[in-house]
Amino acid sequence: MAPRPKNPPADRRQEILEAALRLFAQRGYNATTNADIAREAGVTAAALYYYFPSKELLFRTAVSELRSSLLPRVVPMVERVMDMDPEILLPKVLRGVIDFFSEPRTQAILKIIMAEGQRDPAIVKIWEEQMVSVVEVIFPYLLRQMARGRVKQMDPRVVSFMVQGPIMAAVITRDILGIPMLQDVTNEMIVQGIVETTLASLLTNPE
Amino acid sequence: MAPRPKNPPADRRQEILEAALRLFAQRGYNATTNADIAREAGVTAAALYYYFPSKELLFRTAVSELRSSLLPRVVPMVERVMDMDPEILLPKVLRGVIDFFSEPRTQAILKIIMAEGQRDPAIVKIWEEQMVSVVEVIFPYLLRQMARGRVKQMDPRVVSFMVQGPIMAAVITRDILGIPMLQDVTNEMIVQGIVETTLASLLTNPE
DNA sequence: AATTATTAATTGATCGATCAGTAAGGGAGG
DNA sequence: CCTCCCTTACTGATCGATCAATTAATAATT
Repeated sequence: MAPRPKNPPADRRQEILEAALRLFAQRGYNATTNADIAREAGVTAAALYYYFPSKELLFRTAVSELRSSLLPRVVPMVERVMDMDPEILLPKVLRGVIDFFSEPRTQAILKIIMAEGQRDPAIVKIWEEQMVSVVEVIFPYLLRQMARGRVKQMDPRVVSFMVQGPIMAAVITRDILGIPMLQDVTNEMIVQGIVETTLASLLTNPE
Repeated sequence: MAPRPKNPPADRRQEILEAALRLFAQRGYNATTNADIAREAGVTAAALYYYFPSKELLFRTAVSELRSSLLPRVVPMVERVMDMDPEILLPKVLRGVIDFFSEPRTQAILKIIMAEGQRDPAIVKIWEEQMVSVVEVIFPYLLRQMARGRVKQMDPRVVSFMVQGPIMAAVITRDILGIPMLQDVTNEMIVQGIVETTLASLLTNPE
């Protein structure tokens, strides 16, 4: 009574992962049942156990494969990044960050981390890894430009909050929470605000 | 077999609400069982139904009573706020915002909203109300100071993101997610960074 | 003041529903 | 006919919710 599938079973596993991720992000771990995931993926609940040994491991796998990499987005693909003008590089970084946060994948993982991070610290690690990979490139750059007097002396982590924070706040309140008042605040407006204001006084040589 | 309690039952209801809120914020709605809440409050699960008709309504009541008011914290208790110098008022507002976000209550509600907001949009309303109450005071002030040329012309919502965003990002990544790398970034450092940089170039008359 | 009735607060026992996970097997393709 | 992929059917555990029973405190009656 179990007809072999019409669509190639090669991507069945992937379908399940994607369905799972969508539901986990939407409703949270506990509120998402195996039956929900299976229905969304077009199979029955028992089929999940052909591909994954438990719901918990399905969850972890789905979240792990969510790792969209922030680094290549934030650090432009040029050779000598370390020597780039901050007036050029920082707006590029800014746009990279906003693109990253605008992705449904990023928003999904942010929601999952907030909701399930307490239960499973391994989930938080995924976020941390993203940050660290960027930090390892950007912080040396900032320190160098500070030493050169091109960027105001300041803890790089604080700089990072000042650039990344407004975007994170916007995405959370506007996109994730969906507060109506903020719906027509565009990413462009935020980038412009940060460039004109925060970056403007962060860069000490605005010639 | 159920003796009437020796300790005054006057605050029993409150005890339950507080226990519930703590657990809901920590583990989320579905992962928190009635038995958990009851144990934490020193009663049995059945007792919850003497005070609340359902788990769902216990949850809503707990969250509703969480409303800590942002407004009195952000807008200082002075008569003529509208005429205050932005150099004086904005740092005050900044400190108010950071105090607000540092409260366990605020962090709890932020976690709950992110985790359960999808399931129950009424929860998101609580956050929205907080924002609106502040917006109604701060936005007219900003517009007035912009007209006077004391503050750079900019959408007040963008200004709000630029001031509030870094704090929100810091609290989420440092306090809620607990990322080790950020543990020793103090609120003071962030306030200083925003004042020296973002506010510095937002205020067009830095005499 | 003593006795009795009533109400408030809580328990233990239990029920129905739901859910993660298991077992066994069937059909399609090689 | 064997292996892969998936189903139907089931189980044990858990959870929200209900309920009768029970007692402390309080009010009413004697």
